[in-house]
Amino acid sequence: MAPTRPTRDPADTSLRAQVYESLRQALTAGRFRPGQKLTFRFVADALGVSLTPVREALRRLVAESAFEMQPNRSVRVPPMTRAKVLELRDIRMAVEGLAAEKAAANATRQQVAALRRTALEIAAARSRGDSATDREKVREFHFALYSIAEQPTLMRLIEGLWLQTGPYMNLLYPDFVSRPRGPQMRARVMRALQAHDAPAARAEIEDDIRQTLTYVADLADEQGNIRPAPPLASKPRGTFRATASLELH
Amino acid sequence: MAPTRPTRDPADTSLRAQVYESLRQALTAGRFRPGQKLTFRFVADALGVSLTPVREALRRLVAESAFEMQPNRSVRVPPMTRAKVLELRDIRMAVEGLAAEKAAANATRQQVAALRRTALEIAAARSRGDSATDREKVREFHFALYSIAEQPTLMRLIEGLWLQTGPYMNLLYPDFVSRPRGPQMRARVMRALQAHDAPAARAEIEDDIRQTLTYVADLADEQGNIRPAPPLASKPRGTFRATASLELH
DNA sequence: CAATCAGGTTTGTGATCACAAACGAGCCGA
DNA sequence: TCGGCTCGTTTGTGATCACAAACCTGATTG
Repeated sequence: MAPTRPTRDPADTSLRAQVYESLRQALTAGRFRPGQKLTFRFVADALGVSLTPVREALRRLVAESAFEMQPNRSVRVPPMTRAKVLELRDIRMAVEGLAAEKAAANATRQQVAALRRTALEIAAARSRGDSATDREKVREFHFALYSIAEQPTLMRLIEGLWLQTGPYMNLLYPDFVSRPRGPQMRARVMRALQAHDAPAARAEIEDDIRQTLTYVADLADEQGNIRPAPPLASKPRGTFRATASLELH
Repeated sequence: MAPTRPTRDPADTSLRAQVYESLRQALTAGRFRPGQKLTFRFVADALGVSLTPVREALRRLVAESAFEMQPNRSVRVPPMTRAKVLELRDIRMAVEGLAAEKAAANATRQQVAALRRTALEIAAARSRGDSATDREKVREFHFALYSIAEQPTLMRLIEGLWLQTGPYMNLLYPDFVSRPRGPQMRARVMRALQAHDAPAARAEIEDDIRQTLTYVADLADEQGNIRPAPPLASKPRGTFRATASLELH
């Protein structure tokens, strides 16, 4: 197996990559609202670079469906619709279920131990109400799990899917995550990995995704599509614009 | 359901989109060899445009894993490895199987009739040894099938996966396609759609992908990775360079 | 004869500029 | 009061340029 070539190459120091990373992180952390519009020049000004690297970073994100190109002008975070969330749910169940299967076949004791450490960090963050690191560590858990499968192409696909669901995941806090469902699921997944029980690992991951995204979908028509979206143009036209701090690197 | 927003917007007349389409088509038609290297300026010269739209088109294709960015310089068509083909095989089975399921639930008599027409065109092209339209129509059949599912996000995902497998599909001709497997599979899929038998439709598509890509994978180590790759630089350094005609539009 | 080093050349990167299309605020007229 | 028009502004697009890093070729040296 070739060494996993990551989508986000840490060795890439180009401005384009840094802009991409800034936007990606803001998106993953849910700092943009669905429907939010962005102009190229706004991003360029906010990050202090020229249009060139911004264009390439934004276009890449559009290619990954993290943003949508409006027919006329400008890009926006795709608005949330019930149909789309359900579509992403079914896709993620199929793809991440596959990854869980392959991971179960490969998993070593050390890898499961590392997962357990991350699970504890999630519990700690959650108990002190730190939803930011909660989200971050949940992501870390899932990707550490999938990386055990050692399938670079599959991994990139999943990263793309998470990028698309990212902006919606804010809706899970604080109500949904307070249920005991998450910790139980992680415990059962780790047990399945240890036993090399691929179908069980798949079933756990599928259940997790189904429950989570069904919950989000049920909120879709109420929230998310309500706000028409504040423009967020190049010049600070209004009084404030600190909606999302876009720091470089 | 929102109207299917296609990945390749036919209304997009920008140079960037035209460059993208040229390269995509060359790739899908298998006109680039795996491992083939391309420079930005070569593409720009070949198409008679400046670097700007070429950069954006190539970067998008890199984002879609249709090309790879080399650490140092230049992009190349990803070389074929056995592990990678098998990975793509399993992913495509999961994703396209899902699409087939959803299509079976939706299919109308008219849609099945349209599929049947395409199947006949495939048979006609194949019987006269026209492998170019054969490939094209096979693609058309599959995408017409998946589009019945009416899942735009899923559709885009599948397009990306086909883009990645495209350069390898030349290996199927002429030996593999001469088997009676293909026509039989298409007949059974159409029967399953007509009967709204989702599991049967999934099984047919899964079998098709498994057999096709397993065949390709078995050729992987022998072919594909042998040639180190002719550079294909900006100036026609050598004597010829008509390896792939990159006509705009 | 092989490894190294120096030169010129190729190549991606980022900034800047010109331009046309889209936008939006304000005016006008019904 | 409201709908349509106009003109200045905003915004994406594509071309061009400067530059540094990577590459290639050939001479030099051990």
